[in-house]
Amino acid sequence: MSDNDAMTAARTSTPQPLADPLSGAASPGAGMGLRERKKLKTRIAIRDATYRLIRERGYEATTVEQIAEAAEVSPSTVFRYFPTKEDIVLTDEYDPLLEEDLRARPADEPIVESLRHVLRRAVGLGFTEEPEISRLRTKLMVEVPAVRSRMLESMSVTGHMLCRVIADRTGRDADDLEVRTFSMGLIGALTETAAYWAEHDHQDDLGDLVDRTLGMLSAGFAGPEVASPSGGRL
Amino acid sequence: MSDNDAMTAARTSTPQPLADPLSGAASPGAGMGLRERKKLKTRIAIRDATYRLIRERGYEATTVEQIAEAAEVSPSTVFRYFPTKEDIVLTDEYDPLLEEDLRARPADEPIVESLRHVLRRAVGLGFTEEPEISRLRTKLMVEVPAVRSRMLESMSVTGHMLCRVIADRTGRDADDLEVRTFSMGLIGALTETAAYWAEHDHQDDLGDLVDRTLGMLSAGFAGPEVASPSGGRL
DNA sequence: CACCTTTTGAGAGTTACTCTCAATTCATGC
DNA sequence: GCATGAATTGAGAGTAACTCTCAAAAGGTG
Repeated sequence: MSDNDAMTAARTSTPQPLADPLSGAASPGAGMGLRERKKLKTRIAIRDATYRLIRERGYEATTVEQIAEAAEVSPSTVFRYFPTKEDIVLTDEYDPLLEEDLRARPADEPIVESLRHVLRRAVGLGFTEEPEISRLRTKLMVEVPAVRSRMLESMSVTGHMLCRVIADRTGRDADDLEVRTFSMGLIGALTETAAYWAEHDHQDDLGDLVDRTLGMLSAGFAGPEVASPSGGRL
Repeated sequence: MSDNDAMTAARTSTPQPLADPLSGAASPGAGMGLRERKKLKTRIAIRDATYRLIRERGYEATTVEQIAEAAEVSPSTVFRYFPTKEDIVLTDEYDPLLEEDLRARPADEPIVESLRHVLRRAVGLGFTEEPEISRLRTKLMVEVPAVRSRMLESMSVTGHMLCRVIADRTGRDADDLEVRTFSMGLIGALTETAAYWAEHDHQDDLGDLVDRTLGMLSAGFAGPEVASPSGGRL
């Protein structure tokens, strides 16, 4: 979860070959047939049009019809590519990358530590490639109820990914209560980190915030007290 | 969060005096004027009608119009009482009770420990008072995307409550990054516990599951390993 | 270039939700 | 009791996000 990453791609009708998760990137899907390339272009066109319109007139004021018109497709097509309006904003294809990075870390490293490294990179990546998008997304996630709601779906998808990784590492079942709650606890904390970042107008460095969050978690939920003014433990 | 408790009551137009959070309970709002009493009765009628219809024909197949008819009010009135259809299902008034219980615990007790005690009681309470409701709710939360989505709103409200309690205990600010992520981490894990419970057909004892979750959390996120087949740490 | 499959657009329909306004219902002072 | 004012309700019209169906268009293949 670079920030609100993760996605509901799972619910998207066509689970795109994802190839290149970043819209603005160079060659949109080189190699595959014309059909595939066109689909990718349409997808990107819809996403870009959406972000542009939302920036111009706000989320609620932007209708799917307008998005369709701006992207030069029919409204039906928009819904074929994204099951809901919120998904146009929230969907991305970072999860597989994240999973890959995570699995590349040494298996005996504590998962929180692995996450720290992986997210550090993801955050940096998101910034160089799509500097505006992360900000707009987190902002919408904080300000627009409908988007925030849909976030849980994203969290859930990323959470399941985490469960699988942890399960493979530890030999436990991915459906273990402990594995699941641990994962969702992490995702919840990280999502809140993104929300905090947005609420404070993106003034802090997201990487630092993530570090602090993970540091707090490994210092321990109710374990040794975290430095606090009153010395009280959490 | 007895299970998916917590609520979006905050977004409800009229923040009811909540008096008696349980619909089936004895005297619906004794003491207050006729107006207030009628409002409470309407609220309960809508909620009960909704649960009945959903049980009979499922969530999606139940329209707000049908709910209105069954509750003998107009559709407009339904929306006046509950901002969204999902809220009819998710809204409850447990949060204030939870907060009260939480504040009644000794301030030097680790918060996870306090939660264990408080939730133990809440779970028991939810069972004796509304045995069916908790099950239906968690089931819907797992099965109906729209309801699950709305959950994040609930989680957020409960999370803020937790933040305030922790802030008061520790002298920190309720908006501290650490306080917030810690809280949402907890809520995320607990919500997942409820989901787990529902997905396994409510066969386990929810209180036990909550105990396991909290035990895992205080044993430590990446701290000493949790007993696991391979001995790997989380 | 013909054949088959996939993708698209057009259009009609459903439903959750919003807004406005007039009618009703409760609360209050006399 | 009853008149006056405030809160609550219902009716109705309107919007916008979806869903479904079907025919047209475009891509892939022999």
